[in-house]
Amino acid sequence: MIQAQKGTKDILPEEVSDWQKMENIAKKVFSKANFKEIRTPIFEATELFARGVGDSTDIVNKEMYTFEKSERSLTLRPENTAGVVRAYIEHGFSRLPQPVKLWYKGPMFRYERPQAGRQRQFHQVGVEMFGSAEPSADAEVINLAVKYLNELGLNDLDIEINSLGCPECRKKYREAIKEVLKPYLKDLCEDCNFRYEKNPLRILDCKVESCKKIFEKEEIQKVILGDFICEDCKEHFDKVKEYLTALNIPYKINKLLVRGLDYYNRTVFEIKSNNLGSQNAVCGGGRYDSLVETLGGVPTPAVGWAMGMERLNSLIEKTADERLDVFVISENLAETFKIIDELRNAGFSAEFDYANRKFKKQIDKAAKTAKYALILMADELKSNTVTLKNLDTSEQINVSRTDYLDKIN
RNA sequence: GCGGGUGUCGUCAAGUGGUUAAGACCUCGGAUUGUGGUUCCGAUAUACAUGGGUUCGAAUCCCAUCAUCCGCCCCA
Repeated sequence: MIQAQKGTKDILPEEVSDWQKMENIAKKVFSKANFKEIRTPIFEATELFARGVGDSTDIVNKEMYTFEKSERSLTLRPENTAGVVRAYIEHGFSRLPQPVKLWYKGPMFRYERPQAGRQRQFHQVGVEMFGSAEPSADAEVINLAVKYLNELGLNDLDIEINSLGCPECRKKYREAIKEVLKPYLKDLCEDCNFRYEKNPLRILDCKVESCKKIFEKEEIQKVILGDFICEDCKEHFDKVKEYLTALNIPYKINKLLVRGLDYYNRTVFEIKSNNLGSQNAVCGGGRYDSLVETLGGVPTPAVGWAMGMERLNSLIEKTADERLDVFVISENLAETFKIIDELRNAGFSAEFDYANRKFKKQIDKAAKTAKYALILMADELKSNTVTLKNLDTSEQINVSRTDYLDKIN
């Protein structure tokens, strides 16, 4: 028996309405802010991700689905920012009035060990805003994320923000961390030692108790809490915070929030839920002012975020299955087809018993699946009427074939 | 890549060395043939993940493999 591949899932009929809800609300919320949907290909040149996402990241190093076809190296997209940036450049969006505001949804692929809230094929919905370096763009984008979540009925969320500063600030910060941690390296865990070389900013949110203890030391705390970002970056960050406050968006500053993709600078943020298990981030994003240039476009500041739709899905309230409007009960399939057609053309959902079983079976089925039973047996046919039964109230009326449609609601 | 849990019918689930391997839901049929979702009766199935072992005997013990779940790493 061939099964769905590890880390992939079928979205079953009874789940589809939840996914449509996520998609419809996305469209509604984002278009109100004049964000336009963009759909980019599922696979791209491998190099796009190597350069865009960054080849020091795990995503690029060990999680990409890469394959060769006619001497090209292709990769199933592990995220969509790089693809959207590529499209922005390729179609000369820099000549459009800025900012250019885009949103997307769709499947992404990462080769990882599946666990709660993590699959190999998963779906993201995200927004990207190009061409504005203003802190108002950061705030707008965060605002949209919060709006979207609220519209989905999610209110109990932790919004964390941080500023990584510009490349210069970040370098200073990195050096300072390495400096202060150096004496403790031998006491830190293996992962921390690895991070020390690869991504020192990341080291501080280690979950190993013995490491955490070390980080509590005064001189380390001083570095963590110290302000390494330059005046410009600080001003930018202050503005973002000011706007969020004006928007009534409760946020927490998390100095340890770093994010794993190489392209971020200045504002980064995450939205978390406590109901997700260990993969608790439902949204992550930030500013990426150098990515467009890195990928060969004219220098263009940008900011955006992505949400994991599977994680969203596990948080939202499940929608109940829609009941059928009308179930037609009859012993004459030719007549049934006529009336079914009328019903459907009038906008009602309608079904009947293809096997033309006995009356009792049919009404049984109707009661289980529909709001109305429309009875069209010999008597009705003879008098050119139909019997319409409201299955909730058990009320039953006999109406003429010509105006029964008005009696359904 | 590393660590841990779990694998019995479509679903849930009993069973811990000797059973025809319970039960429930779902599905289907019936309860004197035009009125239901409650009830009653009945039917259906190649269900013990796979392959090895231990044993007179294994769903039950051991090993391996696979799958799945949870955690680490990382991320949405």
